[in-house]
Amino acid sequence: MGIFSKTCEYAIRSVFFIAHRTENGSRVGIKEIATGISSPEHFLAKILQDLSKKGIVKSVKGPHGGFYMDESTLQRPLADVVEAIDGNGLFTGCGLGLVSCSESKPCPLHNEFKVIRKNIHEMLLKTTIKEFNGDLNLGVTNLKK
Amino acid sequence: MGIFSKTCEYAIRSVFFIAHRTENGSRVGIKEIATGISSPEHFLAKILQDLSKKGIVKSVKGPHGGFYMDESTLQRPLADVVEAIDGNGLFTGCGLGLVSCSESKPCPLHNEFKVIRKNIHEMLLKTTIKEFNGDLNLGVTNLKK
DNA sequence: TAAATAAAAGACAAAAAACTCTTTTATTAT
DNA sequence: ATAATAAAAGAGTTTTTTGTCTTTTATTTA
Repeated sequence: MGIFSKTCEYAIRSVFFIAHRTENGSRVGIKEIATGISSPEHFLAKILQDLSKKGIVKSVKGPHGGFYMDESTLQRPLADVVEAIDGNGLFTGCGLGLVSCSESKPCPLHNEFKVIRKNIHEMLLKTTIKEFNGDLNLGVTNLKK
Repeated sequence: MGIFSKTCEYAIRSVFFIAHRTENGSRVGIKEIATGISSPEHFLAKILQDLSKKGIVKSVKGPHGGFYMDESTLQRPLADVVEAIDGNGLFTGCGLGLVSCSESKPCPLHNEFKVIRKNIHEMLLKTTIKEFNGDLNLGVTNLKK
C-alpha cells in the first residue's frame, strides 16, 4: 500500500505529464500520456474523464484534440488532485480507521497522526501542479515506472 | 484509503488492546479482543496467527488460554507491527508508485516524500506498544469503531 | 458533408483485499 | 483418560480495486 491509491498515483503523474507536455499551448493525446507515465491506457482514460468532469484537466475530441490544462488550473495545489480522486480521508481520517475518532474520543495515536496528516496536507497544499515542469523539461525527474 | 491497510489497522488496535488488557499477566481471548476493537472475529484471528508467527504476540490454546505479550515485546516500537503486516513500503516506497524511483532517477515529489516518510517512520519508531496502556486504562483513549 | 480522429462512455474481467465459516490441533481441568 | 476449551489452519465468499475491450459521441479537416 502506498499513501495514495493506484488511481491517484496515475492521476498525479498524468497531470504532471500534461502540464509539462502542453506548456507551449498544445494538447496531448491519451496514448502519449499513458506511455509517458507507464499506465494502462484505458484505465487512465477513465481517470482523466473523472478529472475532466471535476475541472482539473480540459479535453477536446477529434483531430488534434487531446488533453491540456488552463493557466489557473496549473497553479492549483496538488492537494486538489488528490482530493478529487482519493477524497479528503488522507487529511482528515483516523490513522487506525476509527470513524468515531475525535478530540473528545481519540484513538491512542490521535495526536501523532494529527502531525503526520498536517505535514502531508501542507506539503500538498504548497506544491502547485506546474512547479515540476522545469525539472521534467531538464530530464532531471521521471514519471515512468 | 488510509495510511495503513485495514489488516494493519486491526493489528495495531489488537496489540494495543492485548497490551492493555493483559498488563496484570493474564491472557485475553480472541472474542474479547474482537469485541474490544470492533473487528471481525475470524479475520482478526488470521491476523493474530500471523503476528504470533512473527513473534509480536504469544498465544496458548485450551482453557484459560488466549493471547498475551512478553515484556520485551511490549517495549518494541509500533513500527515493528506495521512492518510485520504492511511491509516497509510505507517507509521506503515512492509516493507516486514508481518502482525505479531513486536519488539518481527521482520522481518529481521525491524530496517532499522523503520528509513525509521520515516523519511517519520516526513517529512509529519512537512509540512503543505499551506506552498507550495508561490512557487506555483511564478510558481517555478508544479502540472501538 | 463525409471521413478521419480522438475522447467519452459502457460493459466486462482479473486481481487483491476484506471477511466468513468449518474443521483440526493443542492444552487444561476434571 | 476424557471432555471442554480456545487457538490454528483450511477453504471458501464478497467486495473493492485495478485493468481491458468495445461502442458511441463530438470535433475537425479535407
